Amino acid sequence: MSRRWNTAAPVPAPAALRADARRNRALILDAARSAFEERGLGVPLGEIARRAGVGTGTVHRHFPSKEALFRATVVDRIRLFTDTARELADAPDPGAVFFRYLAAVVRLSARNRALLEALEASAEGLFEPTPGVEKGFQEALGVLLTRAQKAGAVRKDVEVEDVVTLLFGCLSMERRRGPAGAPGRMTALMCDSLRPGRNVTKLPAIPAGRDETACAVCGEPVAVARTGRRARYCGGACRQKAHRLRAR
Amino acid sequence: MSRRWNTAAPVPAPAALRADARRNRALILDAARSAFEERGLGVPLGEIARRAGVGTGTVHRHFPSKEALFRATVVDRIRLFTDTARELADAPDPGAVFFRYLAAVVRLSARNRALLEALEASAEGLFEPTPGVEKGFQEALGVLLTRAQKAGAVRKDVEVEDVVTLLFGCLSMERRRGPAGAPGRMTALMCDSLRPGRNVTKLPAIPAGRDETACAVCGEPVAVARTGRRARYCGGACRQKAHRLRAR
DNA sequence: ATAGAATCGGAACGCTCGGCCCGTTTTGGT
DNA sequence: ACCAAAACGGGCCGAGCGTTCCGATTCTAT
Repeated sequence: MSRRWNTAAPVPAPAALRADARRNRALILDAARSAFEERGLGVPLGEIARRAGVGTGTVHRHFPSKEALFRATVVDRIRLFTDTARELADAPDPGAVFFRYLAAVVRLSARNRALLEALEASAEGLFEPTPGVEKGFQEALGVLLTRAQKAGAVRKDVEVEDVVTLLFGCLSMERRRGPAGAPGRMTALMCDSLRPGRNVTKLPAIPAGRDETACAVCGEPVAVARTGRRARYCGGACRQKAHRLRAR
Repeated sequence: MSRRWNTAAPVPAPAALRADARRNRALILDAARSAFEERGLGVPLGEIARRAGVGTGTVHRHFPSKEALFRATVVDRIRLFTDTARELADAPDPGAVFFRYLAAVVRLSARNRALLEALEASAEGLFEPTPGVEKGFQEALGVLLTRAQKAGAVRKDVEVEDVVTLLFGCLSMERRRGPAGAPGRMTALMCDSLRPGRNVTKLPAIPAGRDETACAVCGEPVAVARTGRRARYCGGACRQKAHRLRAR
């Protein structure tokens, strides 16, 4: 099945491999996937080699570095979610489709520590999955979101970026809760925050010109001076509290 | 101020230290806190020593291990939040207090990588902040939650454990978004999920006897056989999709 | 001021792990 | 069956880090 992603991956030539090389490559990829999913990037390459039944040298012949191997397993999984989203792009009942899709992605990733770590690192700019992979996912998800919004099932003031971040948050939360404690509970809660209705708050706007900011303690809006101050507080009480916090 | 937590910490005697030792201890704790908050547990002890202007040997004289030092900084921060929650326990307008408290905790922790890592590790049982510290926080938070629920500001079907997990999720999300992109936006969204109203879903129950489970793909409920099966699907389509996913 | 003890600093140690090298083994075309 | 090329595997190296150790230094009681 699809090994097509290889062509875009940094790994050189997927064609014309000797039979044993092809077999070992698959074994390595397989072992790496499960090892990374269980224990994250921290798992030693030696263990992956051992699980795959090969030597560490063989691993390095197929993948120039540990990161390349890690990236391959993660990209693979994201592509899968993207494909699923595209398949659902014209399914009936956009609202239900959207929420079920979110729940499914979380459920299928909740045990995947590698994906979580990749998303964390990607946010900090330390790790870039093959260019376009994340963008492709966002686009496919965006289609589902827009349809759900047009159908009135999702509040209009959320953007794709919010949903991606929310997915990330659900992943973190479900993982924290572990397989025992009510799987899907946090995700269901999160989905409620996306529904339109009378109990919704005005969300803090995404960047834009800033003439006001939020009080660093209580969160109330405060007009910000042009003087490049760092933190603003809404009054004496909050400022005192901030000092107390800073005093450690 | 309060160095009281030391008495319970694994670090031996806080009393009768020589003047230079007392000074260095404070310098180390201070450097460790900022270093851990910026870069997490991954920061080398050598850098902490350098920032504090002492040698690595001195660090180890005051704290038996890197983990002990890490724990000290984290526990300190959690205690602070606990204290704040206790102070708010009889403030007027329980609903507003509750939501503002959540937002404040997230805002003050969003840059704190150490806290996030400690919470992750604690969930996996790899790290136990001084016994009672987490429990104390949960109790104090529970008071605020119960009051807000009684005031009708928070839906009745969430429990303290949910709120703690939600806090953790908000921390992850706000951190992912970085200081640039709309701070507090994800937290505001999550708070909406806690509000009562007509657009709330029935949440998956916390553990309990399990005679049914959720379809591993679409999430619909399925009666589970007594045969200790691993995963259950709601029908042929979902089972096929699961196989496709498993086939990598 | 002085002596003795407490503390300091950083060199040294041991361990883990990613990456590389090269003698050995396997493969597949002839 | 044979052989050249491809692939294998694990020993080896170096880097990074936590921890330990001990001679040098600083403090404080007298």
